[in-house]
Amino acid sequence: MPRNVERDQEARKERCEQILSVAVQLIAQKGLEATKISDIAAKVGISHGLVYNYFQSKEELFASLLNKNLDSLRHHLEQVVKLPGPALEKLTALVENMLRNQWDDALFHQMFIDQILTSDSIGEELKQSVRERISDNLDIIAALFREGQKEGSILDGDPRQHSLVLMSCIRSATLFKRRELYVRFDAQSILRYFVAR
Amino acid sequence: MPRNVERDQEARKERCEQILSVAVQLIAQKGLEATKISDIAAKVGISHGLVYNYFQSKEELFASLLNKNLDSLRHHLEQVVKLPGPALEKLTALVENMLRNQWDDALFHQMFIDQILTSDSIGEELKQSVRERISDNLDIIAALFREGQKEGSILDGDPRQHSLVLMSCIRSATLFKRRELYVRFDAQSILRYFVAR
Amino acid sequence: MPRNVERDQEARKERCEQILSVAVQLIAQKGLEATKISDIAAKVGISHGLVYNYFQSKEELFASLLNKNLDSLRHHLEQVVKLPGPALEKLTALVENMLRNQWDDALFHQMFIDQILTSDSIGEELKQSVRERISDNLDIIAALFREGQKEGSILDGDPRQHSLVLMSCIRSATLFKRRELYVRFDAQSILRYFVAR
Amino acid sequence: MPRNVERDQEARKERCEQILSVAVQLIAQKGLEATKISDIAAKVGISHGLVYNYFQSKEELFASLLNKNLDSLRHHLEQVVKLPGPALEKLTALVENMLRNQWDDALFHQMFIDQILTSDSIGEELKQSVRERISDNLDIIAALFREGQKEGSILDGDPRQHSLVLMSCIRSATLFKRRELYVRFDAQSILRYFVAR
DNA sequence: GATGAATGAGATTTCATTCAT
DNA sequence: CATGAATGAAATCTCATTCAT
Repeated sequence: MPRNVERDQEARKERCEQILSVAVQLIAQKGLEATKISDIAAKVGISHGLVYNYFQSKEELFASLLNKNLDSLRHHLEQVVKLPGPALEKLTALVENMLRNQWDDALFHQMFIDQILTSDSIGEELKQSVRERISDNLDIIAALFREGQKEGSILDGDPRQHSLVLMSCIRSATLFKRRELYVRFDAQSILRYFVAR
Repeated sequence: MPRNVERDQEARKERCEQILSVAVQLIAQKGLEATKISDIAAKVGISHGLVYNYFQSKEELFASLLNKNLDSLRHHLEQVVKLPGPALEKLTALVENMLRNQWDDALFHQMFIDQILTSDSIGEELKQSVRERISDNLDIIAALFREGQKEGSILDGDPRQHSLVLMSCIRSATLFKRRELYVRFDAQSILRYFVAR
Repeated sequence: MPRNVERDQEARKERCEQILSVAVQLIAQKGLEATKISDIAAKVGISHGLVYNYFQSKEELFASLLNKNLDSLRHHLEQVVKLPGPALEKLTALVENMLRNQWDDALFHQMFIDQILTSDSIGEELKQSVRERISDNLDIIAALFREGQKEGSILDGDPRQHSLVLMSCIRSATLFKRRELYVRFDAQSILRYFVAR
Repeated sequence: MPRNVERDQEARKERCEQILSVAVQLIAQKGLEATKISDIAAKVGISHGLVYNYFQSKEELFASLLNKNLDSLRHHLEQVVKLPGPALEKLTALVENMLRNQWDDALFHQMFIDQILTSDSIGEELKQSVRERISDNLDIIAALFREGQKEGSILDGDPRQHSLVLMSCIRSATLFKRRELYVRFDAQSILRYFVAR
C-alpha cells in the first residue's frame, strides 16, 4: 500500500537538504575535490549508495549545491535591494548579513567559486552557467553602488569593480577566519573602503 | 671533473624550474587536484617516472612550488619596501608589479592558497608553514600601510586588514581576468580604496 | 471466502505472466545481464520491490522464464507430433509456426540460451536442467526427422544433427531479422536443406 | 636511458595479444557481460590496473577483440576464396578449418555476436560497424555458394541464406560442443545440406 | 639519468535485495 | 499488497608511486 505520499516527498526533500548541508560543511573543511561521496554519506550517517538515490552523480550533487547557494545569494541580494533607505544602509545590511553567517552556506560560493571553475568534476556547461549567475549577482550589487554614487555616499569609479572588491573582502574575511589567519573584519571597516571621501 | 658536476647541478636545477613552471600553468588551468603528475611530465616532455627524480612526491612538488612563490612574493615585497619615496608610491609600485604579471607565477599563491590549504595531498605541517609565511608577507604589506598612515596618505584602520583587502583585490583581478568575468582593474583604481580622504 | 482466494490466485498468476512477458521483451531488446529488475518493474508499472513478491530473486525470475518457454516449445512440439500426415508436413507446420512468431516468446530460448548458459546470475543447477530440457526437445524433433527418413522424404544422416541445424536456422532467422541483417527465410527454403535428394 | 624501443613495442604488442587471448577464453566460458576486467587480469597474472595501460576501457578491449576476430575471419575467407579448385572444395576447406578450431578465436564472433549486439558495454557505433562487417563476411561466403551453384554442385536458392545457415551450423557445432549437448558435426555432414540433389 | 610497465589503494557508480511503513 | 529508502558487494577506472631495465 502506498504510504503517505506527501510525507514521503517531504522526507525526501529533507534528506536532500541534509546531504547538501553536510556537503557544504565538508567542502568548506576539505575542499571540493577532496570531498568524497563516501565522506558525505558517512557524515550524514547513510550508505554511499543512498546518495545516488538523491543525486544522479557527484556532479549533479555539486550542481545542486551551487544552484542552491547562488539562489540563496540572489534572494538575499534582492531582499536588500528592496529595503527602504539610502544605498549605503542597504550595503551595510548586506555586508552585516553576510559576515554574520546567518546563511552560512550562501557564503559557500564565495569560497569555492574558483575551485568549482577549475574542477574536473564539473562540466563546462555548468561552469558557464555559474559564471553567468555570478555576473548577474555582481550586477545587482553594482546597482546598489551606483545608487550610492548618485546619492553621493559612495566613492566614484566602476561600480562593478566595487562589487567585485566587496565580495572579495567578504570572501577573505570568511576564508581567513576559517583558515585561522586572524584579521577581524566588521561591516563598518569593510564599507569604509567604498565611502566617498 | 668538478666542472661537470657543477654543470650537472645546473642542469638539474633547470629541470626542476621547468617542471615547477609547467606545474603552475597546469594548476592555473585545471586546479590543484586535477593536475596529475603525468600531465606535468607530458607537458615538460619527460616520462612521469622522471619527475620522481626531481621531487620525492606530489606533495613535495607542490611544496616547492609554494615555497618558490612565497619566496618570490617575499622578495618582491622586500624590494618594494626598500624603494625610496613615500609609502603610497611604494604601494603603487607593488600593485603595478603584481597586476603586470611580471612575476606571473608569484600570483599563483594568490589563486591557489585555499586549494592548498584544503587539499588532501598536502600535509598539515606544510599547511601550517604556509599560513605562517602568508601571515609574514601580510605583515610586510601592513608595515607599508602603517607608514602611509603616518604620512597621512592612507586611510586609517587596521593596516593588516588593508593588506588582506589589497591582496584580495589583486587576487580577484587576476582570477576574474582568467575566468572572463571582465572587470578591469588598474593600480590606481585599486589603491583609491585605501587613500585617506 | 474461497472465491476471493481463487480470484487472488488468479490475479497473482496474471501478474507473474505480465512480469515475465515484459522481461522477455526487455531481454530481447537489451540482453540478459543488461536487463535490470527495476527496468522490468518500471515497464510493468509496479515498484521494483513488488517483483520480489512474485519471484524470489532475479535468478528465479529467469528460471521461470526459461521454464515457461521450454514448456511452450515442448507443448508445440507435442502438438506437431500428433498431427496426422507425413513427417515432412509436420515439420513444415512446425517451422511455419515458429517463423510466424505466433508464440513470439517461445523463440526467446532460441536467442538467449547461450546467454543463459554463460550468465553469472544463473546457477549451475539451473543450467544443467536447461541443458537437459533442450536435449529432450531436440529429441522430439529428431524423432520427426527419423520418421521422415523412414518415409524417404528426409535426407539421411544423424536426425539429432538435423534437429540442431533446424533450430539453428530458425534462431538465425529470428535473430538476424531483429538485427537487421536481412536475409528472408521461409519454411520452404529452410526445409529444403533437409529434403532427401 | 631509453631501453630498446623496438623490443618494448614488441613486448607491448605481446601483452595486448595475451590479454585479448585470455579475454576470448573467459568470454567463451562465462559470456561477455560476466567477464570482468579483473578476471582477465587475474588469469593473465597482472593487476587489473595494468589492463588499462593497454586498453582504454572495457569497451575498447571488447572492440579490439571483435576487430581482431572479424579480421581473422575475413582473412580466412579470403584465403579460401583464392584456393584453386571447385567451389565445393573451397567450402569444404572452409568448414574444416572452422571446425578444427585452428583459429579458435575467430569462432568467437560466431558465438558472441548476439551478446555483443545486445550488450550495454558496447556502443551503438561499434555495433553498427560489427553489423556491417558481418554482412561483408556473409557476402564473401555467399559468393562461394553462387560459384558452386554455377558449377552445379550447390543447391539453388538464396546464396546469402545459405551463408547464414552455414555459419549457424558452425556456430551450433561449436557452441553445443562447449555446452556439452553432444551432437558431433563434421564438415561432410554439414555440407550435405547444401549439395545439389 | 630515463623509461614506462606494473601495482594497488581508493573513488565513483550500479543494482539485487531487504525491510519499515 | 505495495512502496521506495536503504544497504553493501562488486565493477570500472584513475593515478601516485615504485622499480627493472
